[in-house]
Amino acid sequence: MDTLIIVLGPTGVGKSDISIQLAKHYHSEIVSADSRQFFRELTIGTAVPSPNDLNEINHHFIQNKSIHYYYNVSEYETEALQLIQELHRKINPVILTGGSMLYLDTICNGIDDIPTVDPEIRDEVIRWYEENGIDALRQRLQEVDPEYYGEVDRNNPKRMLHAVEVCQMTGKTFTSFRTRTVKERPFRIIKIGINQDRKILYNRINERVLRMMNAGLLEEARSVYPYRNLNSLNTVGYKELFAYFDGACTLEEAVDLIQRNSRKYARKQLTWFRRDQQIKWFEPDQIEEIIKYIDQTMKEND
RNA sequence: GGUGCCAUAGCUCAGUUGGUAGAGCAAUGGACUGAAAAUCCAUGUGUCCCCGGUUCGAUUCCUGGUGGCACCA
Repeated sequence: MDTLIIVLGPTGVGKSDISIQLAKHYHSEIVSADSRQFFRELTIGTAVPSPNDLNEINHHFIQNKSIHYYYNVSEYETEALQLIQELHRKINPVILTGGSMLYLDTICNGIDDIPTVDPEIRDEVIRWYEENGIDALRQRLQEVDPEYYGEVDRNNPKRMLHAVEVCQMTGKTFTSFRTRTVKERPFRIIKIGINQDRKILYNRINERVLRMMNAGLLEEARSVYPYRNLNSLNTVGYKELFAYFDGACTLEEAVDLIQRNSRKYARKQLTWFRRDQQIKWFEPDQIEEIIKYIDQTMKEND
């Protein structure tokens, strides 16, 4: 049976290294599930694999989109799934690596088929919200989809906004698109979680940010500064430097904030992963144990 | 050496007209279906610097000490 090995974990823990070692060991290729490494304009701040690594092992979904392209999870699901199945024709196992929780989840469980919202409708709804505020948004959602209104986090404008957009566009309730079914995948999934002591992880993250600065993150951020309002640039490592360019803080404060927000992101990732009982956790230096576990699992289920 | 100011949560500080205290940040936990590195929610006991005094009661007032800062010598 075909197998997909997923290497996941918090940012900065060393997922890339491990996936490269696994790729070498299994003569495999790596598919990225990192929602920021898709963008070709972003290199330093997203910690894409080094040219050397990219040369040694075939990587997919690394810097294959432009920041100007409005990419989304659903599109990723379609593209990545297709690619994984293509790769499975010649390679087994295939390796998927990344820390973007929703993107990983989409590969494993799928996402409902909800129509993509037209940009005009999105803009219109957002503008309406900015003028009328969150109470009006709540009220509108309650009228248009009372069922979802009952479930949604009513302090979270983004969630409510999206539901309203979909209702507005389709004339149907947002709820009607939510099937709550898990999609079947034609391959077995083995989830390898990488984690380490929180303090060590935080140190690694802090140091990595400093290394990024030395590698020229400031210049990279400046080069995309004109497009700062794109979704793709609402990203740790860039938004903080944009604030510095605006004169809202010192460079030192911005770097400090990048470190802090990266740590927060790591914590959030761990919160998401914690509830997934299928993940088998390892320390970053346990490559032999990981391979043993994978071999065992693959044998057991064949 | 003298004078003044300060000492409260990991950090920056507020406050208690005397009844043992609370914000921001940090930290931690959680939610998560086309913006997801996004967005949103929850969690605050700490010798209120130390010794003594006044008081029914002191983190708060008073004496002394220690440490820090500023100014004067």
